[in-house]
Amino acid sequence: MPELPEVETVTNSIKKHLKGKKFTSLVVNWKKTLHNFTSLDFSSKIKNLKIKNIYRRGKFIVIDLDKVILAVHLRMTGKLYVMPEIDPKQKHISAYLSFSDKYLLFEDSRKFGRFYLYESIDSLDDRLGIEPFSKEFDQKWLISKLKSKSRQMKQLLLDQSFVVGLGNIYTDEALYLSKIHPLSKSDEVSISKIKKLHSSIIKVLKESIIEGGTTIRDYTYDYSYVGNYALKLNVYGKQDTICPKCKTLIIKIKVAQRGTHICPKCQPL
DNA sequence: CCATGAACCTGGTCGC
DNA sequence: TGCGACCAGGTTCATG
Repeated sequence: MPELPEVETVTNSIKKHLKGKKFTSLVVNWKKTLHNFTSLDFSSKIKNLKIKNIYRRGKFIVIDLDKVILAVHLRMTGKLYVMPEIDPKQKHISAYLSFSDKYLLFEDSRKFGRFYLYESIDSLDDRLGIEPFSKEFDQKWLISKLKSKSRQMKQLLLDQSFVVGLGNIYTDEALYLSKIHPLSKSDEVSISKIKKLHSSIIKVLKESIIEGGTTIRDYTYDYSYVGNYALKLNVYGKQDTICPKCKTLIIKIKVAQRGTHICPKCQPL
């Protein structure tokens, strides 16, 4: 489900409930949800620790407990939200944590989502790339990185060890705005298009955050709110409709095993 | 170093 | 209505 704007929205929506609270119990319905720790570890390392902060790093939601961090990755269909009660009839609740008199639920129909326990954020930083809203992510950085390798543009933008936060939707949108074909080799893209790509990445992510993300099917935050950026998409899911710039039909192709949407005229190879 | 395909799962949609 | 094929906001691992 989620790319950077959706994860950012979910993070903010649970933050107000959780900051300063303590988790008192953990119930796990789908065992694999806990990727690198057990319920016993919860009792000894997480339980009753005060939640210091909650923030996003890449597509991870990070719950900072000072001594350790609990990181949540929603993968495709994960939803994380606070509810005053547990409904035992509700399906797909992979796990939930209790705090105060409320619950932090993790609902995940496809069961790909995971919880991670680490001693510090370094474990994530080690394998994640640059944050697109950081000052280090500037035109110069992007130009030199793209020129230093020869990768398919879409595959490279999806690579979380390169730049974090982009997924299938925002990669297609950013490449469209910068008129780059997703199969272009990174070292063959012109400087002017790379500059445009830099601003397009920031633009699509920022504008989507303002809209609360993009809901195609599963994604919600605070249990039931949907993101409205779907209304602003130019190419994602728009195959067989007309390009807003040149009136050519948008087509859907396969790149890096992902459905990929382009205007064949605006984004020539 | 780079690309591809499979695997992990469930549910929705489309065509026959 | 039913059934099979295919698709889905992600990541990781094995294989050329």
